[in-house]
Amino acid sequence: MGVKRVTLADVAKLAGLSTAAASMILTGRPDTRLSAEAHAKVHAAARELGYRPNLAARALRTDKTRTIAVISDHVATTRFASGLIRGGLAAAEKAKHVALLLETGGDPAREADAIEAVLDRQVDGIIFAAMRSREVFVPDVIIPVPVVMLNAASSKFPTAVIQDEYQGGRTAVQLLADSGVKDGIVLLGHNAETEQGLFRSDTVARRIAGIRDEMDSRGLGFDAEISCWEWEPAHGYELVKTLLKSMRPKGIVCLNDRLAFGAYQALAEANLRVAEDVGIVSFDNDELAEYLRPGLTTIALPHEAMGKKAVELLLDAKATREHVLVSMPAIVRGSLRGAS
Amino acid sequence: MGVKRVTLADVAKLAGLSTAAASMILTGRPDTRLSAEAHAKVHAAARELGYRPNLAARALRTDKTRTIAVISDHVATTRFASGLIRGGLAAAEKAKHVALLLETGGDPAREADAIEAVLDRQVDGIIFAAMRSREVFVPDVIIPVPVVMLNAASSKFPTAVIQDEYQGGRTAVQLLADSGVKDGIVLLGHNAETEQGLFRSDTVARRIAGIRDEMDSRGLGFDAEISCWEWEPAHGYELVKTLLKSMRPKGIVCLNDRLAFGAYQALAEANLRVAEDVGIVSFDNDELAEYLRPGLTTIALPHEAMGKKAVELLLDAKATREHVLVSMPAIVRGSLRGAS
DNA sequence: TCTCGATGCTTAATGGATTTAGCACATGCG
DNA sequence: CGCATGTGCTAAATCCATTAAGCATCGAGA
Repeated sequence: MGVKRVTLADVAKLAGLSTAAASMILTGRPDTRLSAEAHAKVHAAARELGYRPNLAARALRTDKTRTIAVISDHVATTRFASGLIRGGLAAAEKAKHVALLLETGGDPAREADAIEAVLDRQVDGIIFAAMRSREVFVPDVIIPVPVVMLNAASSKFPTAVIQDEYQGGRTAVQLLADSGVKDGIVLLGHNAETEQGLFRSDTVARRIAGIRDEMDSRGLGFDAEISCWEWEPAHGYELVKTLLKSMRPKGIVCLNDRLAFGAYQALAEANLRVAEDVGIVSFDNDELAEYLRPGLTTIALPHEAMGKKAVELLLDAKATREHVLVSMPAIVRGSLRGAS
Repeated sequence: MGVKRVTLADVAKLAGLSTAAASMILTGRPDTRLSAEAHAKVHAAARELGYRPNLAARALRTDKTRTIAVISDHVATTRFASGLIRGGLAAAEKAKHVALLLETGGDPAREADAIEAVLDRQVDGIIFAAMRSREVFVPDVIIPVPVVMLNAASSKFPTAVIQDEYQGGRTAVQLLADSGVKDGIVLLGHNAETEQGLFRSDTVARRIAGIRDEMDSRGLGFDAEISCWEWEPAHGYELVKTLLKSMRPKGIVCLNDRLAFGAYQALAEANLRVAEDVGIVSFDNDELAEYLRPGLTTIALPHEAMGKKAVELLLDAKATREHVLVSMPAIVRGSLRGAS
């Protein structure tokens, strides 16, 4: 507590120069006419005193804080969320920035408060991250700093980072088909409303579009399409259990890993083996996917890559002002025949 | 971009008073002799102009930023981590603070950098959160602000928030015994070194101490104790599979939910029913626990409560300077007989 | 009438850095 | 020699709010 900070004035005094000179040297200004000797003296003095600039003072003059804000609707719910954050933090650290993290729960009032709170702290940019992509931020506040949308879109802020669901959808079908499944294919989790973008995010609509286009281009079709609103293991379990009464599928495209988990349980009860009897491919690369036996082949959400990209766009003034699609990698495990 | 901020001077001018008066009124100083009329005029002016104080300027004078830092070794790995963060963010928000989140990967160099980065930004306090409790921070830097350790302990910083593993251990055994299991009890995941605090965190040692004390006090004993280093589903599966060759357990205390998940799989293969044939109780309340069928009864890590507590301690100047134990709630599901 | 104390407010210093304008000196050129 | 130009550096303003110190004014008491 008691130790007073070393100021620029202290450094300047030790170096025998003015604070102006010290400032210019330490901030590394290019066009300066200060001598090499002055540079050396200032740097030596700064090192000797362990000088650290007071960023509040600097911010007051420059309006730059080397701090960004990540305003997210949900932080804790999914691994996806923490992946985004982790990727973002890493990219920020690389750029010598630091990030404020705020959670709003999707509540517009808290969103507005969050925006004010971070603007008060003069952040250099804001990332709005949404876990449910459909939710749109409608902040009336004028935001005088760059904004990047992460896993969300907004007409007001054109720069956005989203995963390439369309390509992911195509890849999923590709993997299933390449594993030898040509018929008896079931789509699990599709929802009519979904494709119209009414309820869930339209990211899911794009995922399904990719799935359908790849099916079509291979001359394949679904023998059944099972809709459901919620995508939890229990739903996957019930729906597949019901399905098995009327048909014997050879392949299942699950719209997320939790549904797939439920499907595994239902198949096991019916003494059907995953991979050998029924190939399964899914989406998200949830933590679950690795634990299942056999391991679940899934199209991963590239969370860290997205977080990283968002920060890079935010900090790069001349970056594109458009949507950036991050590709979704396939994580191949044992739930398809012929895979390891 | 172009809009210049409203300053206190603008407010003062509109109110027809000095900035000093405006400042005193807006910060709500108690001992002021300013008239009620002045108060009204300043508040009206501030509202009319949409005045927001420049926190950088304020910080320069007061050394208070209403910003805290959470420096964590791992952010993305576990739900536990995000729970801590979420709880912390919520508490910070309530206290009108905002939090910087930094991740160090447990690397001392990055830790040191992180500390400098947040001290430069004049944070009001720092929380060091560790996901692997054993890891100790050894920052040589003098930290002139309050520090709270979260899920970790340090001789240098006495204030710490940790979960009450001992009580949790006792509760687990209590639930198992109350469900009617009196013998054939197996401990899964215990590790000799663990209890000496050599490898894993000593939080686990406390957990085991609680388990043993509760067993003893009920006159119970373990028929088998299965050690293993890693606590992933695959290990639980293999170990229980092996165990079943030599005995038929009636109850299993798993040291975490992933082991329990593996145990479920091995029991299912042996046509043993969880709850009816074998009662299972576990720790962590992992996401998995809810998905399993029957649901896994587990002693939860009170992550959000811990994060919340840590922030409260940090911001309360006259708070205790000791360890605070947060109790671990039991989440009762179907894996024990007689439970729902 | 004069002094004293309260009342209501202002002036000016302050925090620590950045940055514009410009000073003092040296050198080059005619 | 005188003037323009260049070189190396400094003085002082500035960012914006907080806050100690102090200035008028007024009423009351001596």
